[in-house]
Amino acid sequence: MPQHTRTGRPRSVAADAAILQATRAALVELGWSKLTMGDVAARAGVAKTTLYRRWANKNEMVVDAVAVLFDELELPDRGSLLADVEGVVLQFAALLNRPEAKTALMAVVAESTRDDALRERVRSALVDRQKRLVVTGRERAQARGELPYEDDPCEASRTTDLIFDVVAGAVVHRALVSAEPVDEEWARRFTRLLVSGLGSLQDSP
Amino acid sequence: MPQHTRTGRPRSVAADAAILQATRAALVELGWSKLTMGDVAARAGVAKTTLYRRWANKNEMVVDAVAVLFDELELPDRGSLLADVEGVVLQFAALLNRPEAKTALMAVVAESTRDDALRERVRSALVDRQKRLVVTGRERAQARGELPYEDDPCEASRTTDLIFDVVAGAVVHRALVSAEPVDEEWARRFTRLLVSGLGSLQDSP
Amino acid sequence: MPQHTRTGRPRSVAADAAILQATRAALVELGWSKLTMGDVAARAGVAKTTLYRRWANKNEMVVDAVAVLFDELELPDRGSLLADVEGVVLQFAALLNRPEAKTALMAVVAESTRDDALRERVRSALVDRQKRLVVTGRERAQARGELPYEDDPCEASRTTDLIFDVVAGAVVHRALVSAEPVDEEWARRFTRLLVSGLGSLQDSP
Amino acid sequence: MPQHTRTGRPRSVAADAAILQATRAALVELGWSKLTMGDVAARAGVAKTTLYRRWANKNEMVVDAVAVLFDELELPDRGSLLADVEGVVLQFAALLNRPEAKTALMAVVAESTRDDALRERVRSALVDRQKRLVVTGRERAQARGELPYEDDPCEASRTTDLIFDVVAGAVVHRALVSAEPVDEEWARRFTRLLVSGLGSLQDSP
DNA sequence: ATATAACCGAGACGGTACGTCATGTCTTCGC
DNA sequence: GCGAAGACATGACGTACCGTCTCGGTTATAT
Repeated sequence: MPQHTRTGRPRSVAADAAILQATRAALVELGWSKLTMGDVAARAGVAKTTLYRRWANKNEMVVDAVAVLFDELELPDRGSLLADVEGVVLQFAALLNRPEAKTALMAVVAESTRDDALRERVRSALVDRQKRLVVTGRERAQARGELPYEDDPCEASRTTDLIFDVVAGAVVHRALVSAEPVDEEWARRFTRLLVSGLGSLQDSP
Repeated sequence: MPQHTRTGRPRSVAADAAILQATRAALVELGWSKLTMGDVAARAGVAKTTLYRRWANKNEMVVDAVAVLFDELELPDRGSLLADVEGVVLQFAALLNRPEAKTALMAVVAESTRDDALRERVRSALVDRQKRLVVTGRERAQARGELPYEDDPCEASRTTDLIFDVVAGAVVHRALVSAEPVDEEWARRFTRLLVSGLGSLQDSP
Repeated sequence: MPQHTRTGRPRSVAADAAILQATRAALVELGWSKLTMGDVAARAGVAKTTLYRRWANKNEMVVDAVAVLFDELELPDRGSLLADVEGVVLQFAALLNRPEAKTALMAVVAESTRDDALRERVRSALVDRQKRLVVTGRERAQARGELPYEDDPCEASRTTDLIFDVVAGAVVHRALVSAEPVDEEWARRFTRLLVSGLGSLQDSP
Repeated sequence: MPQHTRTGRPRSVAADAAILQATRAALVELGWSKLTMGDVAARAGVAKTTLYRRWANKNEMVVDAVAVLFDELELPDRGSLLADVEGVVLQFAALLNRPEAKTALMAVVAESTRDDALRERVRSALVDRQKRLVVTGRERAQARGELPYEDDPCEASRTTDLIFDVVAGAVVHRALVSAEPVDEEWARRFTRLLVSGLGSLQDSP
């Protein structure tokens, strides 16, 4: 790495962490629209300038602050496609129950409908991170023989995308739009619907 | 009786219409976060106070302005469950393609995670309006023999809710989060997945 | 005279009284600049329209409400010019001590520097009412032989005006600008200065 | 020392000057009651917040803007008490003829009857500044032998106050309440009255 | 008796200004 | 030479009054 240890910047790393930490705390307390840069700076014990030196605006900062939450999502092998899907649904639901995620996720999506740079950031920070889980789960199910291998890579990608939108969409919609709990019963019900749908899909052309 | 023979000058119905109209126009041009009350008032040829006399804040106003868009959603009988679902998916996708809906829907949901009054308004103005379609479609499929009748009303309601979250969630997620087009091919693919899932669901206990 | 007994419902005299009464009460509590038409209307148990049917604007209404206070000013004969002046000074001071007068008088004068209609109203409602006292006092002093008769009516008027401005000006300035009490001692001191000035005036050419 | 070595960007002195200048200009054109903070800010090429950072409200700002006008008042030695008084009367009258002073003076006095902080500001910015002239003039007359020395300092102060209220009060009342011109003739007439009053005052007990 | 006309209350209307707040940029000084 | 502190221009916020304008209804005189 060319990183040639410039004169006196031990602060930088600490500041980054403090800012993102403060951003999440502010999100929990205030929600997206009441969160202000000045308040985050004050919580982080940092000047407003320091925030703007790192992110171009509020949106980008909040996306980064929230993105790390999605790193927690994992796909432990529970032995069957059904169990794997149910597990990831409940994990995702638990994440959406945390107020910093709940508030920020929709707000950032809303903003991204108008802001191309933000949309790109959302894609790489949130979407790709989650889609990876679908890919893994599918490969595992194929290895178990629960799902057929797909020869056409384009077709495979389309199916992955579809599954991703169905799973993530249903959970988000239930949690945030319908505002009903994503509990174990709902997860079981949804998983049965999805997996049986996937199972009988291959028969039709 | 709810009426109370109001005294004083009655509110102008023309103003109501002009404001909601102006709100939608502003949404298209500016998006949610750039939309201002003053601008909407100016477009509507109305004083800002006239807005605040009717709605407590921007959010409530925008929900009402957007709600009427959902009145367009219909469920014409296309002869089969598959065709009905595909039809409603495409209709909903077309709605989400309209910039005033796209921008406003997510923003309003984001706000509603923090604001109980707003959540209630979203439920009655958006959620219930859409869920009605699911109920209709299901009854029609049952009449056709494509789906079994459900005796337990509580169970029926849960299934309705599940279908609603899966359909609406998947379409919204595809359109706004993944930011990919909801075209005929995707609709067909998704519909097949859902309908076959529903079909094979009744076999499992 | 054109008094053709107008048709239609006559204006409520009770409302007139209630409004002026309410205006004075509001002046005491709120002061001129915080007094609002809506508040006065509410206090009087009357609609705002009823106010505007009688006065063109806030200023005119307040002048009328305050004017009656000046009707209380009298000039009882105390036997000497000195005693008469001292009496009227203390009377005027007592009037300016009442919060509705104190607040309103200066405010209305301030407004009248920009508003010709208001200036005219101030002149007839306040200035002329007070100047009358000076005229009376002077005639009485002339009858007593304390002051010489003035042949030139123009000259007489100028002297009246001068005395009026000196007396009213000094009292108002002491009470409102210097914000010091106009007590008996000050009144005696001021009266001696004025009367001895008037006495020795006739000697100089 | 009261200083506390302030950190951060210092306030712009250019802005201070521009604001007070703009305030006086706005007073001339619009008068007190039509003057708005937004307009003053725009004239000064400054943001509204910059005004509110310096003054708590319109009143305080206008007092400061007007106060400097009173710095112009001087008391050149014209050789006699009579001439000195007449000079200061005409100077003061000229000041009151300027529209920014005329309008603001009474308005600010009116407000100060309700606002203690404002009253204090008026006293230090306007009253004390003018009273200084009376003190100077009196000392000069005593040196000339036109007025007796006063041993009791308390008595001296009372006489100073009295003269101040009579002079300032009469001029203000003539100019603003009676709304008549304070011309040379009036000044001569008033001065004769005052000076002869002062002269014959010492004879009475 | 009934019309006509001006009044009344209530309250919505188009405006204007308020004073506050957040944004993102820019100085200044201290470490 | 970076960074905290904080002033800056901008511009929206939501509120408060202004003075006007419907409303439905009331109370007078004039027919």
